[in-house]
Amino acid sequence: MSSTARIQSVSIQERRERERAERHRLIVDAARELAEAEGWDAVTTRRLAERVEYSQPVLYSHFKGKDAIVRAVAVQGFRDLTERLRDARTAHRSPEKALRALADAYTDFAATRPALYDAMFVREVDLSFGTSETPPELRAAYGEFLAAVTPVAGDDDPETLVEVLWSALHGQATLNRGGRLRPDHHRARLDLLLGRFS
Amino acid sequence: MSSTARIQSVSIQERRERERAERHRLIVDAARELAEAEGWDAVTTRRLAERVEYSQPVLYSHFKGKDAIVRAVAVQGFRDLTERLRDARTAHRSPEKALRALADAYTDFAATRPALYDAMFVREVDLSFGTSETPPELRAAYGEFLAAVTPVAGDDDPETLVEVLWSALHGQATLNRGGRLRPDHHRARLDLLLGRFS
DNA sequence: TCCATTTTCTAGCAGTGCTAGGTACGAGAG
DNA sequence: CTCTCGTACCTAGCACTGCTAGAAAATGGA
Repeated sequence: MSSTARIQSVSIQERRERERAERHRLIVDAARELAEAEGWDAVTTRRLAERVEYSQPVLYSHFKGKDAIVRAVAVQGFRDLTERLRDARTAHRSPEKALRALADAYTDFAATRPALYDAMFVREVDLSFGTSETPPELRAAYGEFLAAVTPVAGDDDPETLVEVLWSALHGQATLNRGGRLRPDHHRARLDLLLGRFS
Repeated sequence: MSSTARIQSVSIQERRERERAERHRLIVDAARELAEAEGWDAVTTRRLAERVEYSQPVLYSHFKGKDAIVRAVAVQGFRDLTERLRDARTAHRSPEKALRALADAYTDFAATRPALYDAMFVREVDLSFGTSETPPELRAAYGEFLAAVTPVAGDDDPETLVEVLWSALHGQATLNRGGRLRPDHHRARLDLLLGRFS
């Protein structure tokens, strides 16, 4: 009996952990959806708790605080971004076209999902890139950039070139929102930038 | 007597307006200093009021809300930035060196005064650039960029080139903070970027 | 000295992130 | 089937935020 009880115990524990992981995902998804629908200001712990149909303290049994939730959304966003960058890059054989497709995919991602992009690049600060604790999702996105940039690097250091191009795209993406760049010249800016790097 | 009274009235009104303008400036300066010392999270209406030695509602007799104060700090920041850009640009005769000096001044400004830079480019959204309500301070900063970029534009449209280079510098400045770029490669990134635009 | 107006402050509202306390539920033992 | 007991959960509340209505005080003019 005791052995049966123990086996049952384990399976119960497994079920609980499964339910926990499920609810974890539910919270992150709800936060992302709420942010994308109404902006991050609308993502309060109360509204989030209401949305997942639990009380506020449940959030704190999964995440250390609100920032940790935003961070989880950001990491999820990096998975999504990496996928899009890879699809764009591998769809072309010519290095120039592949790089252009990657740039288009990047700025398109930032433009169509501004709240998610903010979580990834504007809001959070404790998601560093170059250190040993950098999440693999960030490394993967960097890897896509590196793969697209290396063929056109020429004499330049590919890693530095990645940083330069990524920054340039990031700058265009963020300044474009907020009305700081002429909206109808988006293509012209990408043409001009990439024309100098191909 | 009534004429004397009226003259006095006017001078009193002028004194009051002078005092009001003085206090306006005091609030903006206090907000900027507090933000630069402890970050924008520390800039609460209560702390700000305490710092200028008035009660909270006084802030709202000068500004519509906290956002308006941040906005005023940003506009003041644009005056400062413009001055630095002009000094850097006009210190060199060669267009290439002038552009490089401008880029150095820009990234240096962003790095040494991150809170002010945030108010100007990251926090606020209702400071648009290309419209008719664009504050003259923003136009002036843009003008410095245009003056530095035009000589090296070649066949490219100077205005588009300004947007591309400004975005590239903005991207490097913002990603550099937050540890998303290798700190010791700052010069290499600027070299690589400007090498393609000279 | 008194009045009127303008300026300033006190007190409070609704909302925020977060947490301590008690409550209810469900698994295992008898 | 009932009784513990530990876990999971929620209610209530804290200190704080931006902002505002109404009372209080200061100021200029008769």
